[in-house]
Parts: sequence; C-alpha cells; structure tokens
Amino acid sequence: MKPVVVLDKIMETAERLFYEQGYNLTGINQIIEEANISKPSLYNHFKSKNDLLLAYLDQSYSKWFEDLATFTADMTTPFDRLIGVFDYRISRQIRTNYNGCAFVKISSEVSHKDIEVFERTQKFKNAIKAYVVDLVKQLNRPKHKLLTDEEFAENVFLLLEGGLIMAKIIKSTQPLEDAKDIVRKLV
Amino acid sequence: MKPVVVLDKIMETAERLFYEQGYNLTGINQIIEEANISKPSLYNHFKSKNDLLLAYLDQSYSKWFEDLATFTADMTTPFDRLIGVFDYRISRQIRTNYNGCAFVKISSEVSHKDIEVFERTQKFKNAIKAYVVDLVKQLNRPKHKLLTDEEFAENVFLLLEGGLIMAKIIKSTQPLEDAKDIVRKLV
DNA sequence: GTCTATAGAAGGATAGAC
DNA sequence: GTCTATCCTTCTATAGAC
Repeated sequence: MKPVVVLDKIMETAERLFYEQGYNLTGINQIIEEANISKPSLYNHFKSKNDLLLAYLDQSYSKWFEDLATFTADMTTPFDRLIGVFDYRISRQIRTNYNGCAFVKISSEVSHKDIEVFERTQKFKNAIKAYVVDLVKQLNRPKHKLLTDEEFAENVFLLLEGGLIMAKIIKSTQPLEDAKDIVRKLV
Repeated sequence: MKPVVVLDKIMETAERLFYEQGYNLTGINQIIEEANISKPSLYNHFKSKNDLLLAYLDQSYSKWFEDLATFTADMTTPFDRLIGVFDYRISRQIRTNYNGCAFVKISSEVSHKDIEVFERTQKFKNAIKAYVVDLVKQLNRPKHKLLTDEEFAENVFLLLEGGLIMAKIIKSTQPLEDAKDIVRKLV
C-alpha cells in the first residue's frame, strides 16, 4: 500500500502548489520536500514535471464535476441547477481566495504550442458549456424571447467565464453575483 | 540618442517575449540577446526583472487604449463604437494567434500576493468597463427593457471578457462573434 | 552607460546503492 | 521502489574595466 500513499502525497502536494503558486513558480524540489518523498520517487511515478502537470489537470477535471454534483445534489429544477453552477463557482472562489480557474491559469503559463495542455483545457470548458446547454434546454423557455436557447446558453456560459475571471482580478464575488442576476432577468 | 534606442529595444523585446512566451518562461538572457544589448545595460534601466514587468504592463495599458481609439476612429454612433470594441478584440486575437489578454496572462503567472501586478490589472479592466458603461449610457435604451443600463453594461463587459478567454482557449473568434450577436439582440 | 566576465542560487533530471 | 548524492543547465543579478 505504500506506493499508493506516495503517489497520493505527490498528487495532493502538486495540486495545491500548482494551483496556489502556479506551475512555473513551483519547483520539483518544493514538491518533494512538502510531500516528504525523495526526488527519484517522484520520477518513478512521472517521467517529467510536464507529465505530472497533465496528471494534475486530469484529476482537476474529474474533481470539478464530482464536486459540482455534490454541491447541486439537493437542487431539483433545471433553473435552480443553472443558478447552482454560479453558486458553485462563488463558493470555490471564496475558499481559494479568488485564485480563478486552474485550467485558465495553466493555459497562461505554458507555451501556446503545448497542445496537450490546451486539449485538456478545451475539454474542460466544452464540458461546462455542454452542461449549461443541457440545462437551458430543460428550461422550456418561451419561444418569443429575445434570445434563442442557443444564444441564451452561450450568454450564460460567457457570463460564467467572464464573471470568474473578473472575480479573480478584483478579488470579489460581485461579478459572479451580477452575472447571476442577469441570468435571472433574461431567462 | 543612443540610450533611448537601447531602452526602446528593451521594451520592444520584452513586450514581444513576455506576451508570446510568458513572463516566467522568458529569461533575462533571451531578452538581452534578442535586443542585442548587454546585461548590465538592462539593469541600468531597470533594477530588476519585476521592474521591467511593471513597465511592460504600463506600456500595454497605454497602447491598448491608443490602438482602440485608432480602430474606432471612423465609428460615430455609440452602438457602433460598442460593437467596435468586440471587433477590436477580434482583430487583435487574430493578429496574435489567440494569445488572450496580456494582463490576465500575467495575473496567472505571478503570485496572487503580487499587489503591483494586480493593481495594474484591476486598473486596466476597470477602464474597459468604464468605457463600456459610458457608451451604454449614450445609447438611450428604452426604460422597459429587461435589463437596466447598469445590468446591460455589465453583461456586455462580461461577454467581452468571457468571449476573449474562450477565443484564446479554442483558438477561434467564434465566442467573440457570438457575444457580439447577443449584444445586438439585447440592446 | 555600456561592456566582459562571473558570482551564487535554483532549476530539472539521473546514477547507483539498497 | 525508495533512498543519498550529484550532474549539468539556466536563472537573476553584480563587479569592475572602459
């Protein structure tokens, strides 16, 4: 069981440091020190620092949707679940002291030619958008609205992304709260 | 005149490399090499790499609004100028191969405790939002609309930010084009 | 104010013992 | 599979000559 524990310690520490400090500002030396393991132990599980980064992103993807499911478990109507995504992000930003989206952060840290990172970021954002599109369909909005379902869903999604970025920048939930109010009025 | 030329070479090279490669992935050595100057020359103008970063951000702020003014010089109505901001961002993203916002990039690269960087990012985003708010006021929108002027302006601004982030991630102008269509329908 | 040369620290990654 | 010890590169920054 010890190898599993070592791997868990690596992943826990890498997740925390990569997200809080950033990928490039986190050295291998700090990871092994805070995880209380040796350097060759890390390279036994991951062939490079970049390999560890990809594992971190894959884990972040899974945990994000798992935590969303837990957060919105009590919400029954499509509308409540749509607003729930905003509240989910608000709760996360408060907890992480407005550190923003892990995938956006990494995408700003690596070369734009790093295809593996961008594919994972695209997959993550596409999944969030698909989640929003699906909820909007279930809303059964009247046909006479200014925006079609597709346009409304796109607006909601971009409010989620723009609101998150601005929450990080001004260190406040206000942009996400404003976004939520706009969604309530436009639905 | 030679000192000025040296300073210009530093700023040009730093701007290009910081934006294209990222701040942390750009070393002092690469900057002086591509600027064709020596290391002490750089440290004569800037006391540290972080000092150069702040000068880069201040220059980016000025140039962004100067270029916006040029880009929208022919646009007369408030509505055209509002849509013009989207087209301005679209043109910039095409030109930079979808590298996103320079301030958002840097904010993801430095510690969240780097107050000087975050203050400049806040100032930049606040100025864009103020620009949008001002244009929306000039629109003279009917009072019976779903969204107040304040809410509509916030929606437009968050569409600009969300659209830009997504344009960078999926390497396409589509999110910004979609955002523009939504603005046209909601105005 | 610009240069050559170098200091001193930290980066990622590996050899070889156990 | 984990460890100690070490390799080589790159990093930011500076000393001292001109």
